[in-house]
Amino acid sequence: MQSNLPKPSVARLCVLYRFLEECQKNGIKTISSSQIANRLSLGSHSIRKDISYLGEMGDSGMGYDVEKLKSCISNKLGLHKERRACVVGLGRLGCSIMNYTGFTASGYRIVAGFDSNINKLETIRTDIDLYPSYEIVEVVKRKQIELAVVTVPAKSAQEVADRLIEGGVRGIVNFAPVILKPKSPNVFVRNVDVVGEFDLLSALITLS
Amino acid sequence: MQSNLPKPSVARLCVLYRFLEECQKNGIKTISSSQIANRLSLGSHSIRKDISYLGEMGDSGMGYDVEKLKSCISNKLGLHKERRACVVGLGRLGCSIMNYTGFTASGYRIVAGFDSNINKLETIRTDIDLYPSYEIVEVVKRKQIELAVVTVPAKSAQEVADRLIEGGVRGIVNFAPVILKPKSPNVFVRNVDVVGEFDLLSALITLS
DNA sequence: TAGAATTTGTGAATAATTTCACAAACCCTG
DNA sequence: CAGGGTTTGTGAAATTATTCACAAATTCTA
Repeated sequence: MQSNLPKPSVARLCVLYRFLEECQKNGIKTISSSQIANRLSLGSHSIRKDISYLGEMGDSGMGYDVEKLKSCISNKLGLHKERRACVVGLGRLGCSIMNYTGFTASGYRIVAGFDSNINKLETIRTDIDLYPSYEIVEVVKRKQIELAVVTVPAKSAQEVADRLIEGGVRGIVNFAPVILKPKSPNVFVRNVDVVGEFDLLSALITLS
Repeated sequence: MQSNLPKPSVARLCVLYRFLEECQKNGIKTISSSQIANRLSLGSHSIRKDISYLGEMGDSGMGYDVEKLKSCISNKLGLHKERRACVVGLGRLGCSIMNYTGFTASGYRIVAGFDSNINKLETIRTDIDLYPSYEIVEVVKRKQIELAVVTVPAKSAQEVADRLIEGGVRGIVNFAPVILKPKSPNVFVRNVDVVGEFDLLSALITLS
């Protein structure tokens, strides 16, 4: 076993975790590094190296025990912990994310939706508690929300992020086409706006 | 000037490109590496290094000419080219992306929407041409679509991706919680499902 | 049980990326 | 135009990440 794990390994292990879940659903009990690698389009050495950061997990000749490997990853990376999340900006995109049913099975609970337009809040039909944006700090604190999805227009995204962080949010998935500055360390931001992704794809296509 | 540019630099240059656009909108004509670095939460050496891959761009003592730098990036990365795109899977998420108005200004045109449910197609109000999913290959070819957003359920995502690629799509933004295998090289996939992003954020929080 | 076939785990080699440090180029002021 | 203040561009160093190659462990087969 080696010591602390590189960022790219963390990302790959997260993916592996969900893949193992899928394996379990299909009744697969055991899996080898090359089977994983093939499915995830990676090299088998890469998989073994990543897993080796967790400690010794596999059996020579047999591969890895799916259940054991999965729980080992989730322990190390904290993926088993249920976490509360919110969505800020309840336009079409925000609403569709807020009402997405796939969170629960993965241990995430959307416990609040925010929008600056109070009139709009009343028109939205959902079981999730909705609040005006000026209550972000208070609600995030009270409900101990750790994660947030930001789907507001570019110009308000930084302000929203600042308030979320002030309330105690530790991770933000940002759909707004703007680069957020996490003014506090140990707050993490993932930028996922589609135009940005198109840009990167365009660049990769051009360079290929 | 150095030779061919690392992947991480490509990603950063894409971000820089949009930032420069914003600068132009605000009437900023000139900018220094440290100003950029500060805004993008990076080191100034990193910015200079990235830019240096494009050739000599800046003026010592003055910084970079926004217009010149921007067009240089777009030339190198092909960001100026208008590209056609489509959305597959017209649920709430797919529809909201399809109708997002931010693409045009960035040079992307959504020219088709696909869904496997033919009845649903008739209920969607939009100016964009809609087609049943079995026409993906044909329509992608005919309209010369290069980019696609996939917002179908996990279980159909790979099948959809395969058809898109068969039609000639070169880049896919995948919102389905499944790792796609791009069966052809020089086809690029970006996985951006929110649960996956939450997982990564959870891991980063846990390890921090 | 002997031998063939898998498969892991990892130190070492290689490759990729980031950071650093500073000379050279340029602006600005008086 | 001289001198102080900026800022770029870039080799070289440092760091980080990937790939490789193979011994050791284990299963399978007959």
